[in-house]
Amino acid sequence: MNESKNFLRTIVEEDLKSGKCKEVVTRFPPEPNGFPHIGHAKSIFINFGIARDYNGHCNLRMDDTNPTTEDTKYVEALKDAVEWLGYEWDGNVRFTSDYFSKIYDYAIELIKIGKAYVDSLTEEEIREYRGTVIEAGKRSKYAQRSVQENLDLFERMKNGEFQDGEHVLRAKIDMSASNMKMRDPLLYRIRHTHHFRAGDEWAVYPMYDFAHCLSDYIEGVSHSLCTLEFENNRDIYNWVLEELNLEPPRPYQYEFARLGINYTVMSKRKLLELVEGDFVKGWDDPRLPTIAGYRRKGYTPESILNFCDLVGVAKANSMVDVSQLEFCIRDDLNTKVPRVMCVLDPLKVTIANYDGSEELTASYYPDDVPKEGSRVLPFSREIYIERDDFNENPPKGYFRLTPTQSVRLKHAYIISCKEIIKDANGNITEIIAEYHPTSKSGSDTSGIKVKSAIQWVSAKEAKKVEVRLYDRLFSCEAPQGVEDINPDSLKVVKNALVEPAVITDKPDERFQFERQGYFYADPIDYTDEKPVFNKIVGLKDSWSKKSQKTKTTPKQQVKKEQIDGEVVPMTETQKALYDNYINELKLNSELSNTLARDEQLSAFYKEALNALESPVNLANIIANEVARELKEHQLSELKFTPKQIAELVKMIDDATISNKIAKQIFEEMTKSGENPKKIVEDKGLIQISDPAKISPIIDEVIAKNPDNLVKFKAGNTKLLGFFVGQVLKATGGKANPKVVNELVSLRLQSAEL
RNA sequence: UGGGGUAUCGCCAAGUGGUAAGGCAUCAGCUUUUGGUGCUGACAUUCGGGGGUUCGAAUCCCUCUACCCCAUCCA
Repeated sequence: MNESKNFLRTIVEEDLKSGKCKEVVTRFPPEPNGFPHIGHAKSIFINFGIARDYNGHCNLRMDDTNPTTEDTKYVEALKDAVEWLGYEWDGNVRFTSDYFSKIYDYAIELIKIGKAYVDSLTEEEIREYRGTVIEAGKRSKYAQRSVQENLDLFERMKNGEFQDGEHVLRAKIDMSASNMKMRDPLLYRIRHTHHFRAGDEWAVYPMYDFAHCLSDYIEGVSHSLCTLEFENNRDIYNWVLEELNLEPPRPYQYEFARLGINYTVMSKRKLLELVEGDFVKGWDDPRLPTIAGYRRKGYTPESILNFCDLVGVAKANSMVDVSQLEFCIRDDLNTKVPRVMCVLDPLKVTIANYDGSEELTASYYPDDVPKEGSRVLPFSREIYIERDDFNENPPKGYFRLTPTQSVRLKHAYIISCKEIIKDANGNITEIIAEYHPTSKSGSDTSGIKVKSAIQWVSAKEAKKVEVRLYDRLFSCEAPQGVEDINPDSLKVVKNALVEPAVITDKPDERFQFERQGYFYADPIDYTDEKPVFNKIVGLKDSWSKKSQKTKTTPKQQVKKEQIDGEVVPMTETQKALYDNYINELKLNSELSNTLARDEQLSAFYKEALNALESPVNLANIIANEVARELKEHQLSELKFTPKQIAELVKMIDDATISNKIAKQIFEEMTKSGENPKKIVEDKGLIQISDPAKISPIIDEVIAKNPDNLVKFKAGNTKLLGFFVGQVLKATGGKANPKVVNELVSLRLQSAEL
């Protein structure tokens, strides 16, 4: 688990602490209309993870309100995904369709209180009437129907008396709302379609915005966590719950950013296009970011969960680098999986001075993996090595076999090249080598030093297998569609050779093929006659990176240019006010601008000025602090008066308190509306400026932080702020910061290490 | 264009007035019978830009900019 917690967990903790909720209940609510992908995994991780960590529970709910797109096969896939990731949902799988009659009753409730109506506009008219983002919409004439008429019509809609599209049920909210979602959203539509669970019982189906909040409420969900694109829907969510006046507790919605990963696509539509266009071989194609795909490729649930944890949860749209995912799977498999040898592109090597055969014992794990286990490894005169591991004209830094460089056969002997055999075209077909009898692995007395140990298989005992090498599906970071597909995303090696233990022992279905990567026995196509392995992920390969390195173009220092937009001009009155501030009151232009442009602020300022002749300090606190309060609250809601602010500023002017304390007092005033003087008295906040009182505290702070004193002495002058902060903290903020600054500075200069 | 969001290293991401966490990636060095692993070190004088407030600002105020979401009888 990550140490720092994300904003959702912070909210949950606060709600638990404040008693806003007694128990944490979350839910994972997919629509069963597609196969789950790693984005779902993130949501599963968040919802189930939070529930588990805060001793609550998490429901699995199928949001099946649209009968035209949903199917039970997706329900199964979704359940599988949650289980595979290792989570258990509370009770049975829930279905929104189970709540259809309750939701229907709530709709009737809404009609009865005059907050919903049956609209009979056509689809086109509804769209037209909704207006645009800059123009208000207008309400349908049907909104005036009586409660009785609405009730009657809605019941007949339910009974199937009307055709699809003839009527809809809408919430009566506000056709000119700036949030488009609030312009009388649709609650119910008519659908004469067979529902995969509810059958033909219903002719009307609730829309997401009506069904979701109520389903959450019915299940007792406390925190309804969803992705960012539902931010605008939160208003309806709250509206429905509030209008219905439901018995508490009620759920609250919070949004987080979707997961994006580069070199792949995540949208249902694009995934479907890949599958239906035969660009991949089904939903579980190992190149897809679907749960089924990762699973078939050989990813472990642990690695995916760990990935979800590492990328974190926030509200910024982001695109995570695939290398982060790849790191997670390597990291997981490294300590779990046995190492074996496989040769993908075999090159025959005949060891001229070796006769007969022998059986070597080879550990399955390297020394740094704390696991036991070994297998028998046959060795003989004829072996195969990787074609890449021999080079007649090696580049600089090449560690493997060359005409003049020996190499170790992993777990066996050191060999040297004696002769290269080529065909008519000049291609190398065989190497004649010599082995060094005293160099046997584990009992090497030869004294020969080699730079590398390579994998190999004995020709007679090796088994032929198919290996599928997967690369990223797309060749660009942010693929738009099939035109960006990487043509080499799948390479099938039909005649790879593995050592016999891979087939006969099967200590695990995942292996590391030494020096190549992690591989997984394909769960579908693997048979004893024709073994098939999928490449899960390659090992980190710093050699190929180094040898292929092209000259990196030096990064251009891009200077950020300042782009100024057009500023809205001031009105006559504002301009007059501004001039007055600048010329008469001697405020700076920034302050004048802020105050002059805001009517409430300038009025507030004027009144405060009547109480105290301190234009600059008043302006500062009003334009900065009061402005903040005014952003969040109405003027009438403020608990403090201009006169009180004047009083506060007066204390700053005569140095009774520091600016720092003033902010603290202001904070208090916004909450209690108490008089500033009284707050100062009650809390004893009078400023300490006497060096005799401050000095001992400074000494103490310095004594407590010897490390930082050393750093400061070494030239880290930023630490001055640290020491000042500590001293201020020790005095409860009461020390005069200017005095503290001077004193600390002096003291630090003269301090002995 | 109205509304709602977001902006901290190449990629994620902590941090909400007092020393710019961490991970991935990258680059060095050591270890290594995997060019793997492990270990060590380097990597943001600065937080989208510009101003202001403050002894002190990533954090408070003003302003500008860029990107995302909303006008499905989808979810």
